[in-house]
Amino acid sequence: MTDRQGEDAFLAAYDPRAFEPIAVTVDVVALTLRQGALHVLLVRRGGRPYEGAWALPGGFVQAGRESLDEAAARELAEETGLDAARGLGRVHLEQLGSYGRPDRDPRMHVVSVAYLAFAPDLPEARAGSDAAAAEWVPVEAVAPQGNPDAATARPMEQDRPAGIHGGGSGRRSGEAPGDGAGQGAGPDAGFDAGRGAGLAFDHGTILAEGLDRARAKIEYTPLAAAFLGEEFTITELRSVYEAVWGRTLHAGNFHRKVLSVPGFVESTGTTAGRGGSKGGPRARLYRAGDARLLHPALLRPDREDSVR
Amino acid sequence: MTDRQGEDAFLAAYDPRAFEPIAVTVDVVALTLRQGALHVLLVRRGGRPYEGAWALPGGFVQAGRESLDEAAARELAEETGLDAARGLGRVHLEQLGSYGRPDRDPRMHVVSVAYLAFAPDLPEARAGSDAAAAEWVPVEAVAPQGNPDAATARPMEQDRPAGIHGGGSGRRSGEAPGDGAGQGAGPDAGFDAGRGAGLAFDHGTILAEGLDRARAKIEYTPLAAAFLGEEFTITELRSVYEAVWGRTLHAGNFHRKVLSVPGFVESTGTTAGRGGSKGGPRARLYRAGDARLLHPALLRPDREDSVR
DNA sequence: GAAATAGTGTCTTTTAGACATTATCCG
DNA sequence: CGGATAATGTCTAAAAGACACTATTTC
Repeated sequence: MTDRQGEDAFLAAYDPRAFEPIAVTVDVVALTLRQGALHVLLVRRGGRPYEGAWALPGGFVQAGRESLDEAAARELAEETGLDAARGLGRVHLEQLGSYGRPDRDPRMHVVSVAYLAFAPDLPEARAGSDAAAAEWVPVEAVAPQGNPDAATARPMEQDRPAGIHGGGSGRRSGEAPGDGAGQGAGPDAGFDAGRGAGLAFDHGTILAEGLDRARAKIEYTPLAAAFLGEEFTITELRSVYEAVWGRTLHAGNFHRKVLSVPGFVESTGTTAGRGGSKGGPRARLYRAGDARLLHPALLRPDREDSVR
Repeated sequence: MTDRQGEDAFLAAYDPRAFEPIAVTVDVVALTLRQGALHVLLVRRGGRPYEGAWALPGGFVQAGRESLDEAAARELAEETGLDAARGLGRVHLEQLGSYGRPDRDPRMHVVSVAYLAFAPDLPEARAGSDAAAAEWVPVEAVAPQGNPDAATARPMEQDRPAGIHGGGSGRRSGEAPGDGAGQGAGPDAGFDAGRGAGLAFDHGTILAEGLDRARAKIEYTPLAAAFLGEEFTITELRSVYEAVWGRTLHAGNFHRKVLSVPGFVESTGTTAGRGGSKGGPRARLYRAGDARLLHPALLRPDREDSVR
């Protein structure tokens, strides 16, 4: 590309500390299902700032030593107590977005790269190094269902430069308007006073966007199965959708739909050990198929025309 | 949250340079339509590293002074020669994803936050401060159509920690397998030798993901109109889809479909000054409607079952 | 007038969803 | 046995897609 001699000399003379620094962190929105309800992993901060406040698990990226994905996996492992051998192998981890308002951390300019994780039911969390506690918290207790703003478009992270349109992230479909308490804070507010209030930094906003992404993602990917064990029944799979979407689904239609989408699930040929606690036949067991995208997708019900 | 006294003292004593630094940049995948073909804005690097190579426009985030969105808008404005007054107001800008492999920049650990922009046909680009040239380049010349890997799932940015699944980004639907030349480099390759080969850093990968996102996004949002002027005909809108998707669409069905989606376009009541260059009636003019999501979406044709 | 294009009509196939029905299992 | 649940069947409505057709304009 260019002369190697000059390039090497240039690199040797390069001073990485010559500019004003920005710190880079990763934060993880880790979701799981416990007793049929969606839970998110939160930590109680052991250090400043926001000491004692609840926050998403996360931490600084180790410069020169790890990628963003690696940092996110490391932070998640630290708080869940899992390693590659025990269960972490079934966790789905993907990047959610980055947040970089200069004032989002009082210490200095910190850019946070947020990740979204889907985990099967895990043992109790354990606090990592710099957290006072780690806990799976029911999502309903932190982020009441529904967020009219984030539903249609990802709010820009600050006042927009005049005239530039805000852009949505990867959302596909509308979210029914909810009864959430957070209408007051629009995209330009410094901190979302409604959803996720009480979380440190802008983690309330990050959590809300993670939930939106999760709800959208299970529509067109088979990732709902990431919340379950290796083998599962169609009814268990439906319970994932009902927990994440906060809606009950028609059992019969859901069943037929899931089986009709190629590659979504494949039969194990076996059935559950026993029927439901209140009776009923033994359900057949399935495992995740090889599809990475669902065709056709499972559309969320109740999409309203008002969501445009 | 905690005592203000101690908090202030803590902040005063905080040393932002106490850790090894990571630099943060923004890079923009700016797309436009010129003569019916999709073009991407590229710059020829004026400085090291990769001096003389083509790259995405971008630059360092100004620590403490701007957010990520602001930095992206600033970089885009510098290379397009537009400001808020002249045309930049019609540009759509959204965050694409972040890239942070420790070795992606030879100088030091640099995390890049990528943005995606949709612009109407703009005047010739002009080189910004540290670029030798800026140019709108036909996408077909840089990233041959189709990328079997990125189509189904966003490749993780490096070797995955054992057992952790790679996650897709916001894609909704499959991309037909193309005849692109880049099959050799899988998700774990250090540099995608096929698509975007020749671009500096990992910009080839970023461009490929931007294109995938753009192709998916116009399915379920009205953003295709961001490539056109204030008023446009249905045929012009169709030409956007055909250019971005690289497929011809059925004119009649497309027409009826667009008009049937609530909020996609609204009539201006006027018609184009004259018919097509080779005849035909004058087309009616429309402008973008108030929908932010399309219901139902415009599905891409030719999705194949093999894409799972 | 010939050719091309804008816009509409019609028919078929696929899919979603409401609802009903059968079979199986628990207490 | 009675109630609950798994799984399947049936019907309707909506939407996608193929194709035909009319009207309007340019050369």
